[in-house]
Amino acid sequence: MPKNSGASFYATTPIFYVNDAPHIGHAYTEVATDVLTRWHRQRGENAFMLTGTDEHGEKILRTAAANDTSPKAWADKLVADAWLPLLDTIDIDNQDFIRTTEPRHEANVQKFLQHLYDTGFIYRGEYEGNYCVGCEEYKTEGDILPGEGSFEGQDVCAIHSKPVEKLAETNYFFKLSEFEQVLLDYYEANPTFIQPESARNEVISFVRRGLEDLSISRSKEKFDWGIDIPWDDSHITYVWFDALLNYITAIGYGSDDAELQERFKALWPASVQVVGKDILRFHAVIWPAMLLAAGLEPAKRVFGHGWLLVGGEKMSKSKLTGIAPSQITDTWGSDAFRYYFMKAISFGQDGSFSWEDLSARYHAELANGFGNLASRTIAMINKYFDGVLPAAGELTDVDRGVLAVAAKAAADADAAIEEIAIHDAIASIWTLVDELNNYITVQEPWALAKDDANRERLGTVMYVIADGLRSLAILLAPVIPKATAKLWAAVGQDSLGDLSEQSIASAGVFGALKPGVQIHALEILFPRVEQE
RNA sequence: CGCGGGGUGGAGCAGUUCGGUAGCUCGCCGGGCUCAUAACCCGGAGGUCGUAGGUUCAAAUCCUGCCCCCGCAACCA
Repeated sequence: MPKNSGASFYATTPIFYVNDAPHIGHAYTEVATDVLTRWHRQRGENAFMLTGTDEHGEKILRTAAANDTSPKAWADKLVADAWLPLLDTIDIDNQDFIRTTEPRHEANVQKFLQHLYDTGFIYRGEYEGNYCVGCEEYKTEGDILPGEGSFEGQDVCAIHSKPVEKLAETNYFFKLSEFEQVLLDYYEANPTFIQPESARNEVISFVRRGLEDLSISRSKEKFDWGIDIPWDDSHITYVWFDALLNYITAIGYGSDDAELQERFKALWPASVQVVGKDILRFHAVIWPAMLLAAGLEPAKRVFGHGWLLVGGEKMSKSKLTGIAPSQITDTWGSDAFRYYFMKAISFGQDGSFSWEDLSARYHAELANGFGNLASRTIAMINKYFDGVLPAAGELTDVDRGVLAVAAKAAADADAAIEEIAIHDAIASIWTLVDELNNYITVQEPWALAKDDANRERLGTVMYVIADGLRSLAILLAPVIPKATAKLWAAVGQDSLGDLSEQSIASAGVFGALKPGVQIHALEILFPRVEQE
């Protein structure tokens, strides 16, 4: 990485529920988090990205049984067959992958629980709920309908249409209700804790309506696939409580190992926790309350991004609108996937996905805009200078205009990333793509090449463009790592060494490329895709 | 009166915090150029900014009512 700035950056994604089938919604969260992390690393920070899998719970126990295997073996298979391959499919550079069935997680979840129990934040109580015998689970209000016919006047399960029973069981509860005002004060004191603004407003109004204590255990009589409650082996931990703790167990919370303790100190509180807006409440209400109860700081930011809409509706398995990421990457590649979702959707808002839009942006922006710029530039250096980068002579005002655009693009993009506005960052970078294409048209290198008297001017023009490509490679590396690596090998490697060593700050400063180095051939970065 | 998001040229979006020429990408039409991935550059057509009213010299932007679309409604991850 570029010279270490000493700062740490820690970003997390939600952990995947292993039973799900990977779709572009999961991939979207991963890519966004990866782009942020890569950007911070390129800035010279010690950047760490965590993702992983959530493997406990009744559903997993059931599907494992249905597949004639143990829950752990079932989870192993899903992680190996579905989730680790997903990260590869979309080119995620995560530093760790935690599974909630790992000893480092389970042992330290128990430490956390014991601590809260000892300090009085967890107590034994009675949970009463509407239990459906058919579903073998408690139903929430939304799953209950007013009965009809012979069940008139009773509540019935929406799935089985049979009356639910009022059942009570002994559970352990977390005193979430005590944190109502604490959280509101925290949101007030830390206005950027929940982002975007709309998400923050929603959470605040939700907490204002009041918080109830949270049941955090389940009796083993119902099912026993989970982490044992340390002081009562007849109960296991409720999956959400278990799952949320992955963000700290993965980086060393509770560990006796000195190195891991150091890591925890360096990385927590997390810089940003990226989540879908559906699970924002868990991350912006319950999770910070848990941490505050344990005497730990909440993350610096929780960012709730929007949904991907397909055909104007929320993507869903039941409506068959779920799309596997590989359906896109098989044809378009991982860079196109990453670029498309990061650029086309304002991060935080819902966004529409369509194949037409993907194709249009791929061709117009990646192939025609950026890929072709690289292609024509290198072709001209080959043609006019036998592939050797010429030196720049005296700069004109127009040349300086290009440098100004590059400097502004780098600065604006960096500022946008700070605000977690990934789409804005890319748009800022693209002003340089457009500027360079425009510059070529105006300068007409092919016309200069016709007269040897213009030799120096031609060299200057080509150098300005090539150095612009250097800037673009650095700035776009976090978004389209594969294409920028190829471009770097062609124009930057011989002058400056590895792309990963180039800082974001250097991208905005003109003149780093060394005149006289060989520029190498470049394969087409984004080949056109024929319409099927 | 449950909560929230949204309704801006054909499509997808930005702009609404701190009112003052309605912007971007794609598509369409016309022109230029030829280094390049039939790519690049310039110009143009196209919008009563959901609707009704209010405040104001001035509203997409502030206030009120209404209509429509979408998501959520916590111990189902």
